[in-house]
Amino acid sequence: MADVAREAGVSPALVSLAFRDAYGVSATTRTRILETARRMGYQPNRVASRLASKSDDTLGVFLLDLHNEVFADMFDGMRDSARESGRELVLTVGSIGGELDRPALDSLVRARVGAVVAGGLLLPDAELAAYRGRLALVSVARIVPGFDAVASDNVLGATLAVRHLVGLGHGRILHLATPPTDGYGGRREGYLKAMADAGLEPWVLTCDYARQAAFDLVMPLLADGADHPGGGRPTAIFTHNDQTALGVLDAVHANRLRVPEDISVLGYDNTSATKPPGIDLTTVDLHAYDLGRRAAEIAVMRSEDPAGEPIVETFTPSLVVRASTAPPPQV
Amino acid sequence: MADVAREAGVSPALVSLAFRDAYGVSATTRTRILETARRMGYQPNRVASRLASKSDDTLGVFLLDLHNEVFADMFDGMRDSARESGRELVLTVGSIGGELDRPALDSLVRARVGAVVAGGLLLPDAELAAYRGRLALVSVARIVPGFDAVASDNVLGATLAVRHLVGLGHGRILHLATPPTDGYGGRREGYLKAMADAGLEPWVLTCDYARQAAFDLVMPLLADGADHPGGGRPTAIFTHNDQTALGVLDAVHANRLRVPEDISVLGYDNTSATKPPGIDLTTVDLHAYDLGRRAAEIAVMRSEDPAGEPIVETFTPSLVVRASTAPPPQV
DNA sequence: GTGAAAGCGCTAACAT
DNA sequence: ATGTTAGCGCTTTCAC
Repeated sequence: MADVAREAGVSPALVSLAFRDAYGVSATTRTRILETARRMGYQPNRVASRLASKSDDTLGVFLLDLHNEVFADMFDGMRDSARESGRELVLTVGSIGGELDRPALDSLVRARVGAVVAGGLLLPDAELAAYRGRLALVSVARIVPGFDAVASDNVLGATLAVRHLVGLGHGRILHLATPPTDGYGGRREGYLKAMADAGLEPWVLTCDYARQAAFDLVMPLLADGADHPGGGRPTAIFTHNDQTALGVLDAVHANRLRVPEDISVLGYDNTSATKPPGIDLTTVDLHAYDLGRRAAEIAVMRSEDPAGEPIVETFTPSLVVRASTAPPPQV
Repeated sequence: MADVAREAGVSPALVSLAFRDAYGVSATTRTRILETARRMGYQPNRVASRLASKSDDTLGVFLLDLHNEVFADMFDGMRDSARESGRELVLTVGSIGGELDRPALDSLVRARVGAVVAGGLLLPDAELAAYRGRLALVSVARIVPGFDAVASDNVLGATLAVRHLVGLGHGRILHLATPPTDGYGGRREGYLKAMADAGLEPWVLTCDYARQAAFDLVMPLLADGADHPGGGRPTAIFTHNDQTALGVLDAVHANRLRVPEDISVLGYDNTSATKPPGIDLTTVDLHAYDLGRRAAEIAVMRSEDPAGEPIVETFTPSLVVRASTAPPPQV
């Protein structure tokens, strides 16, 4: 910066002001400074600038898993929002098991970002509470007590899913649910409630976020002559996300069964992986892009007003009916 | 830090040393310091530390597109490698059109990272050259003159693909290629060479990286009675990546044609999206995880030795034969 | 509108 | 083994 200042014949302070097009630099001086900077290939050192200015305008982002496209959708929303407000984004990634949540969040604490937008947090509420005051978190798609959140009505989403299946005539509907501690319990809850409302016996299996996990879990259930609680294999399977729904499809095909003739499959998230003709999965649309976008907006507000009551907004999911659901066989 | 030092009864410098478990701190003092820090919830300020220490141990990462799982695979490799060498990663994301390459790289320049691992750069060689000396780039899956690279033998990969199709009896093989300026030309080249070797007429269409683009491009070609150069619609389509192959599948199905009975489709990258039973795409495995992992290793070496000759390593791709390729109809 | 000077929270030589 | 002293490259008062 000093070099640029000397070259342009001004003081370092002016160069700084020019770059942030702050109040108090004449237009001609500014253009001259920016021009010489460009010519010299100078890029301001953000490390130094962030240290000097207490205010932190960069936003941290946490995403659970890059293999799940729902997080790519969220990220698109966050980035569009960040670009509009001129914020830089620094991205960290967790892992399906949740064991990288802490390292990723800690790295954001050390980076002293103003606020972080987190999609797919797996850490229990109690452990997240330890970050209060040290990290301004905006949780996406999950409500975390004491923090801002942009949530989706998971109970409603699951209800829509179950009602759709019940409406088609299904009775034995299996639900693959997230681990109960994860904070995404709404889908399980909605399933249980909707099943009860329909007078049906619930059947829940816990399954993590990976496609393979769902495959392994469902595989034996579909085998011929397998012993099932309540008798018979499921006529429909409703999963807590699209990735696991794909795993279910894998298992269905591996057992030489057909979708939807032999069994219906219903996912959650409406990622683009569910759209191709060979898949064509009925799913619940989370509106991930909109959630991410709104969360980033809230993060900007929060970094400007670190105190203040937590903001919690809830979006409404919608059912996307495709070809993977149909009436059960022999009905 | 000062607070921790006072609380532990030592000087700030010692706290710094303790945190980096540097040489010259007694074990007891270190544990006492770390313990009080933990108790106080102190996390070192990386912004300040990075400014103070000229050496920059954090690695930048650039990924073209989070919607393409090949980049998730690369990232996994990079992260595993970074964890082993104790480096922090800061991730930036581009966009399919390439218009975010510059902003993303510039942001990495401003962040003054020691080196960056870049997967899916779209900027032409000439524009990338402007970063020489300002950014230590390690390019993944593409060779950029003057920079380190971990490449894959694209010519070979395309050759394997074409030979496979020719071996099945295909003659009218359409290739969806990347824009020629992109630096990923090897796949196009390999296709052209392999077609020539087989005495076949090449047929190349340029198509960007998005699934939808491939769909739009191929859709009219498959329509009944469409007019085709050389006559007849293609019996096989070989695409430059898996995303576009999925777009081709979409178009094939939308035209009520079957894969592989009516037309064979062959992708590139071997992302997990190609594996499900309903898709089951024959594809070329890029070994993205290994590329990413090795690239991160090289980035670490480079950040320790910024001068030095560019390192270029080339990996060998392999063909993964699945169900989307078969002999052409009426053969 | 512009310049000078004092830090931001650390690290890196030195001392001790 | 531990404390002291300068900076790192900016931003931010506050004079001019």
